[in-house]
Amino acid sequence: MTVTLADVAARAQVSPATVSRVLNGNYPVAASTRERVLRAVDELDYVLNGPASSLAAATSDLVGILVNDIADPFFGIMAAAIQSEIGGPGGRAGGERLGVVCNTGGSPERELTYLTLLQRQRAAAVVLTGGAVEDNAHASAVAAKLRKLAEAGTRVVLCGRPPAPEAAEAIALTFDNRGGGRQLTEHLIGLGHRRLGYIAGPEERTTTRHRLEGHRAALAAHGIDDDPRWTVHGRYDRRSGYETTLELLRRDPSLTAVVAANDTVALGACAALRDSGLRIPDDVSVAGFDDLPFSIDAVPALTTVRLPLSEAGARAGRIAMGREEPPPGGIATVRGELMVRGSTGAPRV
Amino acid sequence: MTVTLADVAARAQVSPATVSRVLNGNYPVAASTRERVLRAVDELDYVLNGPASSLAAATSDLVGILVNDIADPFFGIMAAAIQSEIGGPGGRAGGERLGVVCNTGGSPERELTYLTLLQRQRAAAVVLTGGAVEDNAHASAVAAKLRKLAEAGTRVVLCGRPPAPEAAEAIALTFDNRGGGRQLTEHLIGLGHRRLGYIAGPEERTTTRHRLEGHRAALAAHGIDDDPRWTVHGRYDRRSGYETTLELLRRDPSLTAVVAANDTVALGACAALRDSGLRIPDDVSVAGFDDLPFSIDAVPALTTVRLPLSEAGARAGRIAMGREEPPPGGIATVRGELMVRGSTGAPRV
DNA sequence: CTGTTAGCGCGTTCAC
DNA sequence: GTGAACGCGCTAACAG
Repeated sequence: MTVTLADVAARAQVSPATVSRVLNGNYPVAASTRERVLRAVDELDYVLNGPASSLAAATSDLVGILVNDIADPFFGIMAAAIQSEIGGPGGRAGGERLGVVCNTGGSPERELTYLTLLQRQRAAAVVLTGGAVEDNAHASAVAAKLRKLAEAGTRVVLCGRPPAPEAAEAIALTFDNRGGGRQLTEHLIGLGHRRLGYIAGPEERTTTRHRLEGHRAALAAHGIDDDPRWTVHGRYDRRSGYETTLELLRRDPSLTAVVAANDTVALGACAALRDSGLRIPDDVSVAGFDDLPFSIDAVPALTTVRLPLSEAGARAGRIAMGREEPPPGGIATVRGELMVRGSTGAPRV
Repeated sequence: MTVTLADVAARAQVSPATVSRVLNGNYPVAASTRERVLRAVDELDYVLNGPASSLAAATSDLVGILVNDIADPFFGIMAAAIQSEIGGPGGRAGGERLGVVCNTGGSPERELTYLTLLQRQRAAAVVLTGGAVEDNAHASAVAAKLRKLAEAGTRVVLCGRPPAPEAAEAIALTFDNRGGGRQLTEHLIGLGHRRLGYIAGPEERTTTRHRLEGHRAALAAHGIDDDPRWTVHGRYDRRSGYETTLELLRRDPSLTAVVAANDTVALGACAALRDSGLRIPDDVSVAGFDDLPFSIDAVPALTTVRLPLSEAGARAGRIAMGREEPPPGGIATVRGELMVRGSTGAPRV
């Protein structure tokens, strides 16, 4: 049979309450007693019963991390950073918290399902990463969920996601996608480009919209034409980048630059251009977003906007653990940094 | 205050037990009653208390997925596939299980910690992915943990990991790293290569050892020299691939091929070769392993061994859920497939 | 098909 | 500094 706290108590010749106290370390216990208890724990190979403990304490050691696509390093890097701040001491019972990542696959339903599941588990905290779907019904549903979670004592942190106006309890670390997008396009404009293709991400997503808005703001600021044919939407993957680039070239072969929604898409774009016999950046410049590790290895290396994914994730993790003060007002904007590399150059004349 | 099952029962004018039954769906309940209960659940916005439920039932809906590096698509892809099979119906209470991925970062201690945490939570199942560390002490510790978990009713599945002899309860879906490594090197030998550099993964890891053994078996089978200078160990990342390739070139500039431990490392190798003024494959051929999505986009496209990560992950997920029969003997070997692409060719003469 | 009765294993008041 | 007693919210036998 499975060993319980009572067994440990019997072996250590103390009461169950005492065992509980040394395990949780939240109460003064005589050193000798503590040692005796720990020895018993060790000898019996006792493992605390999480559910029982959570039930009695009305809170658990679980911390949920929601990501849109776990196979995408963008999320993997953030998730790793968040989890690394959660694993450490700080929780109840031995000081170990269980940071777990949940893959929504970008689906609003799964996002809600996971939130409900975490709510059911009485999670200590929840971190939502990446862009949100811009559907009003869904946004309200999520906001309502977040409010309930917060009410129940679950800390809610958004990382790389815009603040949720309807759920003000949620701390938000937002990426400045708009500013980054603008910087990037201004860089290209500065090089002399006037005919810029733009591969946007999936519609109805905040990240997509903000990056695109930044791009357009740059164009507008310089009085540059924004031909609707030059913008096309796709998924955040390489194949989509490949296909949409071919589409852009079909629509207007005279484009001199292609700006992609993210680095992965940009790589697909590069492949499509090469396969079309175009040189980068001599014939067409290409730019990405995020500065994922592989971007510097592309040939030529990718001009992009670096987002401090690890730093932001770590900070979100610490806030979720209550180890760092939330930013004033509950909202902080994290800026990107333009990384100019070989994939962009002056347009051909 | 938080709504409890009793509140729902009162509102629906039934007993708590009945509510529990409709929620778990494991017991016959009259349609009209069920509907009344569900309505009450909805009206009260009731969410089951997971810990309480797990305590009473002595099992939880949690399924843990352990990965070595969540930022590496190799693991991301497997984790996504596993999780997708877990999310669906099949669990208790509404049929939803909570599939969660835990990032060990390749650290044996964290691996054990996570296993303990999952044990504490009375997880329904645990899936361990990727290679294991080959340290005897650690291996025994993990095996002991797995045995305990299995005893407590947790299903244990290894995915892309060799069987654990000391924990025979664990179902294993193993990748044929040895066979894949051998095929790959034989392909190069067939092209005429006789001086082959090999960038192995971190020492003391099963994956590293098996792939290297396959490589050496191919060399031996063809009576080819295996100069110790031609093998070097590194991490499973791109930077390591870059640096170790430079090291290989330093040791012997006459190498005509470089075989990398995985695709990521191979990309680093390609960059190092290019930066050294060598053409691929004209001067040096390069091969990887895994066939991650980006490999086909490298220039030239990478010759590699495709591992069916998604399929294997999905299968592991189904087995963990008890929805698919484990393989006979509890062990199945998953083979890789050689993908010949542009990065390998005949050696220069 | 449904209600009643006991715990599940632990945290937390209280006393001592 | 330590023990005793109670209850967290739910499920699992039993009855009926």
